[in-house]
Amino acid sequence: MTSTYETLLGRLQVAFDAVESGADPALRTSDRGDYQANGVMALAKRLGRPPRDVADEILGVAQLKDVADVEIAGPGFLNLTLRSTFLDEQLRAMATDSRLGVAGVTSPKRVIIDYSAPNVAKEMHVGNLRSTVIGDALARMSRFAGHDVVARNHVGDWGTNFGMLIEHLLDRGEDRVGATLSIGDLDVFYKEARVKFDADSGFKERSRLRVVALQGGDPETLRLWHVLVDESLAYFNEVYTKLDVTLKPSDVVGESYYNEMLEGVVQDLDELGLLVESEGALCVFPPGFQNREGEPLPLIVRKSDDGFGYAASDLAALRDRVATLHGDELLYVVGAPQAQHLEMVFAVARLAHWLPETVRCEQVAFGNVLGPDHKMFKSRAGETVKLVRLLDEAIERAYVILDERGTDLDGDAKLHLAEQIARAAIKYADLSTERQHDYVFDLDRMIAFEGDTGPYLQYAHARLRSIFRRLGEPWQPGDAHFALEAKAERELALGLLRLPESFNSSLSSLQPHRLCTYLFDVAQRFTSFYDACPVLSAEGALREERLALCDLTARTLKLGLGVLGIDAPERM
RNA sequence: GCGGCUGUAGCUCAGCGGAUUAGAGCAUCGGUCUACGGAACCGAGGGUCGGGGGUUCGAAUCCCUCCAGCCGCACCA
Repeated sequence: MTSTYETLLGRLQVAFDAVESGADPALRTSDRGDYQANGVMALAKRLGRPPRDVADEILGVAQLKDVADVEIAGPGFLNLTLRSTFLDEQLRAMATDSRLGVAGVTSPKRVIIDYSAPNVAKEMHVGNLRSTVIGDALARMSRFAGHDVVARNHVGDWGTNFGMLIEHLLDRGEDRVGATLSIGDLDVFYKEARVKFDADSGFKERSRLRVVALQGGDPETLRLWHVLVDESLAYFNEVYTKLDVTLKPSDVVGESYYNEMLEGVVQDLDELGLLVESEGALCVFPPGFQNREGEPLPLIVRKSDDGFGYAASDLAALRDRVATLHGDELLYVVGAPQAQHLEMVFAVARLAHWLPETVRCEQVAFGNVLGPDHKMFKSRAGETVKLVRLLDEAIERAYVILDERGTDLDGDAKLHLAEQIARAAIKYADLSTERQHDYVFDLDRMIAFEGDTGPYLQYAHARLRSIFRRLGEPWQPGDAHFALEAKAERELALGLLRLPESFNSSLSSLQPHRLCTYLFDVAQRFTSFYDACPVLSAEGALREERLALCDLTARTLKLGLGVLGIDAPERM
């Protein structure tokens, strides 16, 4: 089906083209009519004509009769009110469409999304939350749109600190450490190693030698390294399961994977004449970047000690994603503080012609998670907060709330539901605010069942499903007609028909919060409708119509939450 | 110093490809309904959109400037 917005836009575009080819109708939703087209104003200005004249000319050619009534308002706005016959057609088409009107893309792209990227032998903490949640939402949305998504979990599994970690592993005893790591006590392990490293010069020297052995490919060292990596990955996987994230073990392509390509990166940059030695390090100086002193800022590819920096592996990964994986779009779901580094990597990749103009490559930046004091979110003790602890706390709260409500569930079913609610609370809070902005982590607010929260949306869905349970018999979207005589019915219907444009703008701008805003709006329209319009006690065609609206609403919420990575339980 | 981000109702946030009266949630206050799940609905109060200047018929939205705060700025990723 062609969505309501697309249909309207198409008709208007033809008319605008007749006046000036390519003129943008600037079609938006409106509180005046159902939609408004403000493009007349800009067009009139360009043409140096009175806006109302231009509006008249456009309406003279526009074929809108079967779709909407139009009114020229104010200086020259086009206020559009959709015809009820058109709404009826659209809703009936939507009712039989499993995609609810969201068209798949006509030319699928291979989209490579780099997200999550925790560090081996380090706890997953709030700092990993946003990348994981936002990245997974974008991956799901892209897949739903029909793209070929390749998820890349660029874990930190290499680097000089592995010398110290391996030595500590040996000190602690391999068997015991395996157990420690797998239960997720990674922070303790890392900190112990760090403390020894800073205090014990003998340990420091062993660590240094161990790094050399690791980089030199010493088999026993590599084996020990694998122990650390495998234990960590197993743990990460548990966290992903707990978070209901789609990342698979096979999506893990860590820094170590690019090891053998680093030499080639340096060589090729050198052959291209981009490499400059500066203070003993091999660097590329992409234009436009400065340091504190106003001097050119290098991207250090090879450090003065001959080791490779993360810039080298980032470049290798980028090149691999273009040349080997044939990515059409490269997305990096990485925190805003790394913006400059990534810009430099991208700039160098462009300079080296590893990144063609045709490949979209951008950072999906996000802000920090803040505590109640509006500073970086930390525990009382000033330490980073473990992700699992956060989840567990949310699950406990959900449990308590379910008890207060007097849920009829118990055992595994109750636990499962509490987990679904907890995930929804945390994910929705993270996704519903504009990505780039910092947000304040407030579990009480995000898990509340009222307000703009994940649980509220789940509840709206559960209420809808309960209607169909009460119906007592299977219900199929039949041949209901949508007369939409009650205002609340029409408002709900209009909201439902906006799913496609909302989904599309959310994905194309890589801003999941737009979809969140939309879903919350639909849920509110539904509760108003539900309050004003009896469903089960209505009769005949009206009852069918209202049931059909309920069905569409439930499916819209489920689909929308689903592509964000949030469950929509049948009952709560 | 350079670059980036932020400043919208008491609190948390949308809106920022300019456009007709600045929105939501929470909180507060007042209503509704023997209630298809009240975890509801309806309504009210509350904002010089950080300050100032500019562009425009029209600016929360674009440009400049100032103030406040956060982040990044060569060998950790």
